[in-house]
Amino acid sequence: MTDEHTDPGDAIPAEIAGRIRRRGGTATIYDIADLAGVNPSTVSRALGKPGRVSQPTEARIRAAADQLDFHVNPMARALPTGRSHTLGLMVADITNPVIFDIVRGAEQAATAEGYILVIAESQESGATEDEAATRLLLSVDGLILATTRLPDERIAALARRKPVVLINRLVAGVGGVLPDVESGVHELITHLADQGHRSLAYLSGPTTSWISKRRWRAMAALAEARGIALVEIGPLAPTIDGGRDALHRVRVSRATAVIAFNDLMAIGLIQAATAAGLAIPDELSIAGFDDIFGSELIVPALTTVRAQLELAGQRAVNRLLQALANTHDDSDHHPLATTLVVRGSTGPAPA
Amino acid sequence: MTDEHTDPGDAIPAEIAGRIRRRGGTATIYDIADLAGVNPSTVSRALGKPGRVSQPTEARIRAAADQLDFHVNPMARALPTGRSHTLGLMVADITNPVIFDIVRGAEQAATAEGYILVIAESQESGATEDEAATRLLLSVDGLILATTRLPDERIAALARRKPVVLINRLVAGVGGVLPDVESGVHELITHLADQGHRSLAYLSGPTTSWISKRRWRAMAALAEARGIALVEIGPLAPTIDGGRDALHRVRVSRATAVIAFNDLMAIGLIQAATAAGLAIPDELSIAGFDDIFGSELIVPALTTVRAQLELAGQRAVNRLLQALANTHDDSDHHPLATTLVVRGSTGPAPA
DNA sequence: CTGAAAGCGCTTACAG
DNA sequence: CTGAAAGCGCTTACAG
Repeated sequence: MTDEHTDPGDAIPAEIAGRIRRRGGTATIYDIADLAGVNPSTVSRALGKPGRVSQPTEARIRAAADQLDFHVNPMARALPTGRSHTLGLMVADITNPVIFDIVRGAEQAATAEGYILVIAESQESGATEDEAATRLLLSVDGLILATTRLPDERIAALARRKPVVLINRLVAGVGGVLPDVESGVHELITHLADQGHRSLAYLSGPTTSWISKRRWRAMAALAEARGIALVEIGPLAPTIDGGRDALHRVRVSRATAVIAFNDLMAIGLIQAATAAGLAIPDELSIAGFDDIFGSELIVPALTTVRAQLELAGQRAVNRLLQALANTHDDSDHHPLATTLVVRGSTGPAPA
Repeated sequence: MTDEHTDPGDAIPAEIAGRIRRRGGTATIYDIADLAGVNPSTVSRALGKPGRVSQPTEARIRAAADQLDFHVNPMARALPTGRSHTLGLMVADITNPVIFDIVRGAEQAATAEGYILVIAESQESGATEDEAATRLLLSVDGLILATTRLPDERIAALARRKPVVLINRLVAGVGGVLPDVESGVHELITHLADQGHRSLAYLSGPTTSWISKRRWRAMAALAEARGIALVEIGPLAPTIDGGRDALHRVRVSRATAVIAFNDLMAIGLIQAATAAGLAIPDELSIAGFDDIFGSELIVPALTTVRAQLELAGQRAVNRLLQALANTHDDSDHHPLATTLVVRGSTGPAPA
């Protein structure tokens, strides 16, 4: 479990040991070179991509490295190569549950490839995000923008400096991981139509949210095709409070079913409606997007369109890594399927 | 909002501009030195701690830096100084809601001080954590262990290399941010006793969780003093499933109130109990710890002991920064108060 | 296959 | 107050 020196058999020469101690316990390739009797450049080659050094020499170097408990200094390596082996992930709000799964997927994929993941939060502010992204870009090899509020041209500007991958957003010339919004929305509208709903309302997210517009458009097209009424209520904050605040406008609209931009807003609306004495789903059906933690805890449990967030995080990292290795393969370009999860918050339209 | 060159008035000499372009758009202190007509070392001084360079020289250098849109290269700075201006945060499980607020607090405090926060996940595995922490330690200036499963001696070993701050864990000689467990537990036990409960069960977390033992001890002392029976059920996984799995043992114990190590377990137990037809709180009272998102969504809403997680994250970062600046001040050593939040999941003991 | 040298972009004693 | 030099720990052409 620990990584102490494997073999204290051959003692480390006092000179080398002292030098390392004085440095604070961290060995360098110079120490290894001394111990193994080779040039530091040979050590660098042996420990980097294999096969560039003779078998016996490499063995000697590896043994010395183990003996000294060597770990390459990431900062020192970054300077000549320009690669920090670090990836950045910008999110609008860390405490938004949607983010969790993205973070987890990205973190795992990054770690699996020997990369470190750095997370920064913009707090739903474009100015903060621009500044944080610019700063972050200096210390990472590539950047993932998960819920960006930045305008297209700023995103393009960032992408000109280093590889950028977007989640839930499409910008010309910039890599993106996108959900197949249509499939889930189609299931949702069909489900509501089957329950007799003819008048729907959409609680829209921030105007800067690309995915909110995308969802709206998909729903609008389907509603129109079926002759169902659909109104937009918003823009609203993509939070529980945002959903709560919408109750009055929802009632005034006389819609029998409400689709919120995300589960957080749907949960807020359920709470506000219930507090106001409205029976859900008997008097009003409510659905959301994302299937976050909490959606099955609320009563009634939330009907929602689930996206593959963890997979999106993984895929974003892999796209970034491909871009860095110049090995971009278009085979996984297809969007991530979304599916409807029907729970208790939707039901037949009131007569 | 963007940071383009402020003044295109004085054109940049073609020679410098070309050099920067060839480098990929990033200016260095050498470019600034050329533009301002000074030595690179003077640039370094002017842009570092102020007051070491004459007023007019500094002004000229700053103007040139702005003009070239200069941002210091963090990796290059890290090499001679040994400081990466990066802080690490290790967590057992990123998707555990308890972590969110800690992450948010830590991220904000770090950003406010110009530091970058790196998050790594150990997935509840001590071996993974040890390896990840060792690796992370190389690229950060200090490390926060938020829900560590590591034994004391490994933590001490890490702390010998670089500053380490623990959250919810006490190890001799290592900085820690601790909750005042007693205050919240006292309120909780009093609350249950007042409701007539004489027989309690504690659903304990992982054996490696220091805070779980700490909570147990606080409760045991209070229960004993009041002549209330208390049994431990566990160790269990600190998850919803862990709580679900405990239902059978809870019923066999005939306890009238259950306190779970955390809200996730409490939520799992509520779900399992409800599914089994048990009325909460009429037939069984259930309480948790942390007050995570979701605790007020579940029905009945969860009675829980709330901790100041966001503040803990901030404080951990500040402790780390103090340690790095050798300016450790003991004034904020007092533990963070915890308080009881009474909701619907606890009620009078059944007769 | 291996060594010697130069360089990545900074910082910081050391002189003056 | 400022310049010239050395060095942080690596990598990578360039020779041999």
